[in-house]
This record gives sequence, structure tokens and C-alpha cells, in this order.
Amino acid sequence: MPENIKITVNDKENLFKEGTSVKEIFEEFGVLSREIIAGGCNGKLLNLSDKVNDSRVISPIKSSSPEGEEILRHSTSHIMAQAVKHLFPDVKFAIGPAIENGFYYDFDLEHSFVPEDLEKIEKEMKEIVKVNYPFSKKLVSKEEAVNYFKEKGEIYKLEILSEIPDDTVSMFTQGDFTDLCRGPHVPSTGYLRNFKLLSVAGAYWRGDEKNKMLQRIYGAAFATKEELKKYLNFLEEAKKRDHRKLGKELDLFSINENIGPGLILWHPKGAMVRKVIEDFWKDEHIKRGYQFLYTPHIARVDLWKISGHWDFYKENMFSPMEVDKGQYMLKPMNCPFHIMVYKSKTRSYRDLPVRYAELGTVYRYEKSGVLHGLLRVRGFTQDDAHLFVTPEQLEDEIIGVLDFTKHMIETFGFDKYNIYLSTRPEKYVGSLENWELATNSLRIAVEKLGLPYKIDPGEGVFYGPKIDVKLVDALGREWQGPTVQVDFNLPERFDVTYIGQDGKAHRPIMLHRVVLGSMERFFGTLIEQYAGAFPVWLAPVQVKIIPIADAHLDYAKKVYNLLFEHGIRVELDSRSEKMNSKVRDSEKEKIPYTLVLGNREAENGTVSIRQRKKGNLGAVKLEDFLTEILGKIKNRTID
RNA sequence: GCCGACGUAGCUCAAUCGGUAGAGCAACUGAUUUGUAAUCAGUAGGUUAGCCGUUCAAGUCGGCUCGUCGGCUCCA
Repeated sequence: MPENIKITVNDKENLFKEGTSVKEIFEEFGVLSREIIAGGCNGKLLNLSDKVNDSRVISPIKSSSPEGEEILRHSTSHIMAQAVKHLFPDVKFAIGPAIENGFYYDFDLEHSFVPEDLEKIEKEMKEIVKVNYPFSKKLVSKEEAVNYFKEKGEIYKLEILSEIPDDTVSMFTQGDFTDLCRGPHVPSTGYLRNFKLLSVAGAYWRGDEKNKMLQRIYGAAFATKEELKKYLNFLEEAKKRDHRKLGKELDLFSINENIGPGLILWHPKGAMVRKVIEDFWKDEHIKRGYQFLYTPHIARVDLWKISGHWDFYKENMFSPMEVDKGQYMLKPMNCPFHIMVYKSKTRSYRDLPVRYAELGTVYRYEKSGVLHGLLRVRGFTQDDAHLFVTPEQLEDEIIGVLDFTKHMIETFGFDKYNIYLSTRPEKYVGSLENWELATNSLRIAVEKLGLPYKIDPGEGVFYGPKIDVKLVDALGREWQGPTVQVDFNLPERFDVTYIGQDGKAHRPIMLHRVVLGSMERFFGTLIEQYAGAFPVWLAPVQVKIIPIADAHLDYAKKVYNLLFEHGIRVELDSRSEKMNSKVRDSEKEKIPYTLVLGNREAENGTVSIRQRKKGNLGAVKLEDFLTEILGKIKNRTID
């Protein structure tokens, strides 16, 4: 006969039936963790499925497993809510989930939180931790919960409750604070020690801009002090990689108030990097059978009416300008222009696929609050191309584009990016058959190339399925970069055709694609990828020559001329400064190679190489250095 | 666009209770000629984002505008 056995949970003795699983015990208390340690059993880890047959003290480990962290973070959001309630009794609560690296909670409160409030809240949270309130779970009827929150005036909780279909709901209480919550939670507030409140931001209730804007407090929370420290350190390091900061420090680009927000000035150094990228981009396009176009920046409103942009995209376009009684608009896209080139004569199936590429500068009126350095701007140059293909060619062309994209990402050394395949949304144009064909082609292409991807179901644009590559910035935020999009819409609108073997007109399928995204966004993520220390082939200045004294200027000029003649981007620092000072400047400019030249070098025909971050590497023959650096440039070596 | 914070010399920052806007670096001039991350001295640099207001007096307090930052929303 199974007997009741005593098990200590949350410092209280409880009776359980023999053979109860660890999972059941924790569910009872609303406490769950993947790895569970049982104190009193020699520190042996118990699995959730283990049965308990003797008296034990059970508590969840402070786990760094994903589930454990989520529970920890969610629990931390509860004690933040409790702390806020203590300090601001009028507060109304919305939601407070765990997120990557931490948590947030949305509050409705008259008073606007200021940074000092975060400190106070954090202090109060530490008090709550100190008291070590147990988290206790209680199942109540929905009606009971409604009454509870109605009395407290918690309108947001009531709204959530009204959407829960179940008859019973669970409530979690720690100390004087009770929240509607599915759980699970850690056993008690004492488990939550490694957290930090980071920022306060506005957020619409339910993420809908028609709703009231609430105040959201973000925090970080980890299982261990080390992990929290590591994360806070990461945030500090990320600030140093910020392309906006580096753009200023390295004199790459600027944005001028008088010119306008979101409009980029490329300074000489930034423009040089862009030139290198563009040259490479163009060469690769020629290799892959593309033809280049140049098209205007403005077009009559009529064009945008045909394309549909006037009806569906107007709020994102700069206002029309009056010219000779007609209206012109800045282009937000290049596609209609490319279509017009295609349509400039009758096309045969023999001409297909047609691949038109252009570094096309477009202007989009982005809302002021979304602008972000180089990563979200109002004027930018897409490395655009449009392909006109037959249905039979679709798959091969998509593979070609994705292979191209992969080649670019690898050459530029990106190691952080995510690929998404977006499928048919509810509202769409084109035939189901074509959607099927295109979606499959995209899937086959991405799989053939061995690229890991995720599916975004229903997230495709109305005119066709697409694959997006999202580049990741220093803080881990995603920015859409390369993309290939199938378009069933524009060929219809513009009545694009080709004459088939049967002598009849057919509708080609159109592909839009960018392999970098835009020059601005790509450059921004590139700066963050390398923290401004570009590989030699991309560096705006590849070599800095530092003569030790004026006496060495002649030799320095000789070295300079030789490198310059070989197309190396070289600068000679002939200022009357100390060598140490010039070395420091060169290092701060993140120049890959610094050559220090004095008597020894001049006599032996050598150069003393100082490599970025590595320090002095000693002297080598000038010719040997030339060979090495030319090799690295040619191979686009990534250090 | 929305919520909040912020805006001082080219850059990084200071300026107590509202009482003459300062420093370092950079720039310029001169001296210095140096062996791997800052040579010394001097000079110049400002309508404190802009406008309006309160006040004897505004970088500082209030209002509006512009811009930036963090989010939200948006992102053909």
C-alpha cells in the first residue's frame, strides 16, 4: 500500500503520495524547472519524471536552461510589478512576460517613470527578494478572478480574462501581490537575485497604436551573477561597436540637420569603402549575366498610378512636386523604371531571362520615430535588380540569386544573419498554382544551398512569396538586408509580355532582388560587424607610413610611391609629431598596417610592420610586404 | 506618428540656489626631429539646437518648433 510521505518544498513540509513524480510536485506549487535538484539526496539531480519515494527537500536549481531562465525572468517581472505597486499604488497592470535576456512589464500610470524611479524600484525589488516570499498558486473560478480584479480596477486584467475560454484560471501570489498568471514560477522571491532594470519605454496596449500608450520597464535577469555581468558587459561593448559612434570617430559619414533627417552624407573614408563594395558588386554582376541600367530619380505621378504605389504606398512617398502643370514624385522603388526598359521593345522567349541591375537611389518617407543611423533612412541606394523569367526558369534563377547572396555575405564576412521564407498571406494576387510554384522554388533553392532558414507563414507580401536575409546589428537587432521576392502583380499592371515559341504573348514572372540590401544599411551593419576595423581589402586607408624623423621623408616617399603605384590606399603621416603620437593615431583610425620607417629601414630597404591590434611585427623587405598585402587584397582575406 | 529622455566649441565633457560659459583633445602658429598608443609653448574657437516667454538677471525656469536616443507602431 502506498503511503503518504513527507516532502519539504518551499521550506514547508507537505504530504505526497509515494510515487508522486517530481513534475507533479512542482506543478502543485506552480514551480517548474527542467533540471531539478533534490536537496537531501546527495545533491543528485532529479529529472521531472523521477518518482519520489522517500522524504526529501525539493527545490528547483537556479537553472541556466532555457526553461529555467524563462521562469526566472517571468518571476522577476512579477516582483518588479510588486515593487512598482508598493511605490506607486495607483498603477494598473497590463502584461509582463519574459523575453530574451530578461523581461518587461507594461504599466498604466499617470506619473512618468524617470531613471531615478528605476533605481528605487530595483531597491524595492531587492527588499522583496530579501523577505523571500513564496510564490503560491491558486486555482479560482473565472468569476472569482473577475470580481477580484474588478474591485482593484485592473481594467487590463479584466480584458485579458474576458478572452480566456476556461472556467478556472490560476492566480499567483507572492506576499501582498497577486497576479493573474499561468505560471510557472520559482518557489520564492529569494531565488531572484541577478537582475537589473535597464530602461523605460512607451508601448501600446496590445501592440495597437489605436490603444493607449503604456509605460514599459525593461530589465535583464539571469540565473547567475556571472551571466548578468557578462550580458551587461555585452551591452557596453555593443555601444562601442555602434556604427553611429564609429561613423563619427572614423569620419565615415554624417547626417546634417539642415539637410534633413535620414539623409546620409558619405564622407571620403566611407565613400571609399562604398566604392570598393560597388566595384566588387558590379564585377560579380557581370560574371552572372546581369546588365546594368541607370534610371531617373523622379517620375510622373501617372507612373505610380499604374504601378499601384500611388494608391497603396502614398503615405511612404515624399509629396509630389509641380512641374509644368504636371506632378512628379521621387521614386521609392526602381521596379517601374526597369519594367519600362524591358517594355521598350518586343521581347522573345529567347531573350529570357532578362536580368537588369542598378544601384538605384530611392526616397521613402519613413516616420520620424523609426529613423536609425544608416540602418533606417529616408534616402538610400538599393543594389537592385529585376529579373524577367519564364515559369520554367524560375527555380534556377532563384537558386542563382540566393547563391549570389550567399557569396556576398560570405565574402564580406558576415557571421550573424537569419533567413526567413515568407509564404502566402490572406490577401494576395496571382494564381494559387503560381504561388505554389514560386514558394517551392524558394524553398528548394534555400535548401539546395544548405542555408538554415525559418518559415514566416502568411508573412509574404500580397504580390508574391519572398526570402529575406536579416542582418544582425551589434545589439542583436535584425535589419532586413538581402531579399528575393517573386512578383505576380507588376507584370499584370504594366502588361509585361514576351513572345513564346507558339508565337503568342505570355506573361513573364518578375523577381525583385537585392544581394546587399541597400548601400547604407549594408555599410551600417558592416561597420558593426568589424567594429570599424575593416579587412584590408575594404579598409578606406590600408597602409599608414610613419617616418621617424624628417630625415626619413625621402625613403618614406619612395615607399609611398611604390605602394600607391600598386593601387594600395596609403597615407604618409609627415607631420612634425613624435612617432609615438602618430602610431597612436594610426591605431585609433583602425588602419590595418602601419609602416614605421627610420635609418635601419632606409639602409636595408625594409619596412617595420605594425599590424592593427597585433603591434610591432618587425622589419621585412619592402617587396615582401607588397606581395603579402596585394595577396590579401586580391583574395579579400578576412583577418 | 506615439511615449519618455536628451541637445553646451569640430569631438568628449564641466558650469553649486537663476548671477561674467570653462577644460582636455582636435585646429592654427612657433619650437622640437624623436624607434612602436599622446613633445612643449602660444593663438583662435560659443546667439548654450531654434523661436517665444517669466525675471533686475536664463545654459539653468515655462511654452512651442527642430533634431537625436531608447522603445512602441510601421516597414512594397
